[in-house]
Amino acid sequence: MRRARRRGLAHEAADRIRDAIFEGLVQPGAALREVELATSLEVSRGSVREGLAILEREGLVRSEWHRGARVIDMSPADVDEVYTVRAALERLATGTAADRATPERLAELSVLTDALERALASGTDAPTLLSLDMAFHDRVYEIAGNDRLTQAWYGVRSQVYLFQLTRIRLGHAQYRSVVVEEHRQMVRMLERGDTRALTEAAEEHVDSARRALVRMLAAPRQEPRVERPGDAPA
Amino acid sequence: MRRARRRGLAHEAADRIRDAIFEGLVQPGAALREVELATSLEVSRGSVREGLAILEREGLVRSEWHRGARVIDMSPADVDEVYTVRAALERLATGTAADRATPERLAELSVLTDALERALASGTDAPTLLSLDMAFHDRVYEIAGNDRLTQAWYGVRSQVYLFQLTRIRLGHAQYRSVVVEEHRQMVRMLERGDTRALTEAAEEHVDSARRALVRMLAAPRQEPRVERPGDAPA
DNA sequence: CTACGTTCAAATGTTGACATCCGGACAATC
DNA sequence: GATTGTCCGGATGTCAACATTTGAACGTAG
Repeated sequence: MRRARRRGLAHEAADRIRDAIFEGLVQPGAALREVELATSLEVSRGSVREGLAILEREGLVRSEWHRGARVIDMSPADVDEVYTVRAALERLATGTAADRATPERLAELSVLTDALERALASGTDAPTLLSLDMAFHDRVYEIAGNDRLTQAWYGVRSQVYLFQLTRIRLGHAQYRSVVVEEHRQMVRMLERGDTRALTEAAEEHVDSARRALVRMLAAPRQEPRVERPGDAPA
Repeated sequence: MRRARRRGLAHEAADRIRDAIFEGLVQPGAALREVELATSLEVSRGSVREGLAILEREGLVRSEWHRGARVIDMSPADVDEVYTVRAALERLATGTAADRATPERLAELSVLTDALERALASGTDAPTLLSLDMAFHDRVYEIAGNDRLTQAWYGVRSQVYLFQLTRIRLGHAQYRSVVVEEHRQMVRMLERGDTRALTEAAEEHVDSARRALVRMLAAPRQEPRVERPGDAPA
C-alpha cells in the first residue's frame, strides 16, 4: 500500500487553481488575485497564498513583490526551455530506471501503455489521454527512485502538461501516431537494459516533441485565436 | 546594471535560516520550530513559514503535515542523488552556455577563476572559498540563459553547497588541488566551443566530486563527531 | 506637450489570535 | 503483557484585521 497523507488546504487550493489553468478557465498571462481566489474557493487568503507558492514551484505561475501572481505565458522560447530541461531529466531518469528495473515494474509500464493505446483507440478526450501519458513518465521517475530528480521533474511537469495539451489539440493526429510506439520502444529498451541507446532515445523523444511544438507555435494559427491582454496590437 | 528588487521578510528569513544551517548552527536533522524562529528573527510566524517553504524548495529542509520542518540529513544515498542530478544539469548548462558564449562572458568566468585561485593561495576559509566556486557555476547557468534550468539548479544548489562544505572540511588538500584547474579547463573548452568534450567533462567533473564525497562519508570519520538526536546509540 | 509630483483605490505583505492535529504518557482492557 | 483508548502539552494549520506598496489617474510646472 502507498501511504495516505493529508496535505492541508494549501495543496487543495493549488490543485483547484491548477485544474482551472489546465481547463483554460484562466488564460495564460491572467492575474490570480488572492482575495478573489479566496472567496471563490472558500478558504482564507493565507491558504491561497501558500497554494500559489506551490504553483510557482511548478513553474505554472510567476509572482513578483507586491504585484501578485500571473499564469505563465508560453512563448516559443518558453517551450524551448521546458523541453530542453525535460530532455536532460528524462535522459537521466530512464538511465537510472534501467538499473533498477524489475519484471514487475516493467509490467506496470506495459499496462499503462496498453491503457493509453485503448484510450486513443476509443477517442478519449485530451486531458484523460495526457494523464495516461504522464502517468507513464511519472512511473519511470518513480522507478528511478531519485527524489531530487523527481523534484526537478515536478518543477517542469505542469508546464509540460500545459504544452502537451495544446500540442494534442493543435495536432492530434501526429501525436497519437507516435506516442504509444515510443512508449513501447522505451519499455523494450528497459527490458533489454541497453542503457546507452535508451538514454539517447529518451532525449530524442522529448526533443522531437519540442521541435514539433515550436514549429506549430511559430506557424500562423489554424484556428481563431483568443485575445489576450499581453498580445501585441495588430 | 542588474535590477534591484525587494523581496520581503520571507526571503530575509529564509536567508538567515539558510546561513544558520550552513554555519552549522542548527544541525542536520534538527527541528525548525516556527515560533522559536519567529521570536529569534523578530518576524511573525507567517513570514517564517513562508521562508521555510522557500528552503523546502531548495531541498535544504523537509516538512510534513502538522509535524513541522527539519533540516535535511545527508546520508551517502542523498549525496548520490544530489550529485547525479547536478551532473545532468551541469551537462546541459555548459552545453547551452557554449552556444551563447561571448568574449566578455568568458572573461568574467576567468576573473572568477582567478579570484578563486588567489583565495586558495591566501588560505581563505571554506565558506568564502565555496562562494567563489559557486559563483563560477552560477555564472555558467546565467550564460546558458535557460530560466527553467536555473530554477532546477536552485533546487539542488543549496544542498550542493552543504555537501561541498563538508567535502572541503574533510579533504581540503584534494579539493584545492583540482578545482581551479577544472574551472580553467572548462573556460578553455567554452572558448574552443567543443561542446561534445565540454558536456562530457562537466558531467565527469561533478561525478568525480560525488565519488570523492561518498567515499569520505562511507569511511570511518577521522575527526570527533558531533552527537545528533537521530544517531543510533552506541 | 513632456516630465515630474501628488493622490488614491486596490492589491499584496504582515501580524497575532483561534482551530486543529500530533505524539507520548498513562490507564483500561482482553 | 501487548494492544487499545484517553488525555494533554506543544506544535502547526487557518483565519481575518492591519500595514505597506503599487501603478494609474490627475494636476501642474517648465
